[in-house]
Amino acid sequence: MHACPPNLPRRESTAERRVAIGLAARALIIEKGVEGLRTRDIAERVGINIATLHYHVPTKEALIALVAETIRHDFRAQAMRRPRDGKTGLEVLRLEFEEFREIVTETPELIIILTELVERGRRDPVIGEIMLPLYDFWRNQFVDIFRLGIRDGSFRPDVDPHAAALIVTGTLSDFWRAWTDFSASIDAVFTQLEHAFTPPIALQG
Amino acid sequence: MHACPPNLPRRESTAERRVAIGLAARALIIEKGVEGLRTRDIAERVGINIATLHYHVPTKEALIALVAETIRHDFRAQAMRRPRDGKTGLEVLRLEFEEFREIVTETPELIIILTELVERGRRDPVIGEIMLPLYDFWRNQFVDIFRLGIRDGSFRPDVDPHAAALIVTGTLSDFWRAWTDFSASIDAVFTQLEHAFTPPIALQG
DNA sequence: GAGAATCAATCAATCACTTGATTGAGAAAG
DNA sequence: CTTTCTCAATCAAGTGATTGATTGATTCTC
Repeated sequence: MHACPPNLPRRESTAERRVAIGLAARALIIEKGVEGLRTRDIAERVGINIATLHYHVPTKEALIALVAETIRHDFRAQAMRRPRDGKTGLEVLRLEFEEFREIVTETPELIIILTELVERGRRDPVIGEIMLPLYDFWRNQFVDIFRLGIRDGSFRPDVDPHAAALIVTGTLSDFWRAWTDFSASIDAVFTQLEHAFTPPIALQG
Repeated sequence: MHACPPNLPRRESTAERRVAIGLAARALIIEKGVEGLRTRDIAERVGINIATLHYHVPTKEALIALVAETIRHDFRAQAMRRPRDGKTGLEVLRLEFEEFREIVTETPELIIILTELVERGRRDPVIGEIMLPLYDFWRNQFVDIFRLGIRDGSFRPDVDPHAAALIVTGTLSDFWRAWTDFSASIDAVFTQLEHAFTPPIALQG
């Protein structure tokens, strides 16, 4: 086997370049939206020539698809952090809320970019093929959670899993429009969402 | 007094031109997003020269602001259609749902454009000044509805008006991402939202 | 009523970049 | 030496916006 050279490599591999390009593009999407995303701005942010960027990522379309893939990857990684076996629907829902809280704290740009790319997926089939299944996967996770919870009794039997899932994902997405003056505490939102679907607990107080 | 000439005028007034420009821009935003909005496309859609468009709407920024104003106007007009005096919180909530249903049916592009412009308002203060107060106004209407409902007993006393408002507006906004394969019946969604906040009705069945 | 003057509105042509992408030469790595 | 990677310069088309001439509508003067 070849030993690694003691000196740092002078050039980054294509994989490393693509990661850097993806991160720069994400940062620029936060600043200027997909609307204002320019290949030269990305190249400058990474510190490479525009032709170098095209060498590694041949078209702007491929570049946006790269961003979409990184978003998908991050969401998938986030979802693997917590096992769900043997828990009630309500317990799993709480895990989802904890994950969302983490996203808010650690990678706040995820939802913003996700929303923009899902919207773009309406018009651009290449992006749509990456983002729409991801968005639906996210939603369908909640459908499964609600089905589980209805079966184990932690959610009311009259809960419609699809409608309930939409309510949760819609709320979490809209929570991120926090640049307006309107505000609601994330804890209050989670509490309200739980009460929306759990059985009446009047006797428990 | 002068009688109006029987012939149609050869030229439209600036007010009429601006309306036509706004409508064409809205249609194009649906098709291509704000990202793909081009002044020449708008001029062509209206049937005027690009310089004529600039005569009536001097910059692209002013043009997007014009679109934002028309959206605001339409939402305001929609909100005036139904009186709310003397109704319980739950009854008003149902009126809001009827209005949303109307938007879905009659002017389905409103939510899509609203969402894009609110997102743009995060980055562009000119658009933000138009759209963000509108979005907040919409949300605060629900805060008022929930406060009213808590007082009159049609909503549970433990409902947090701000969190509940966010849940409703988020759900309605997300309902509009109907271009994915995920689907939930709008009636089921409304029913679920009502049950989320109304008192337990176990005794009523 | 006719013609001139004025202003608003319109147009084709053009400007000054901007943008995604390409080319050919050279540098770096193995 | 070969292959991969990088660069400055450039291409071709697009983009928001401008310019100067013309047209349409209205008002004024005789």
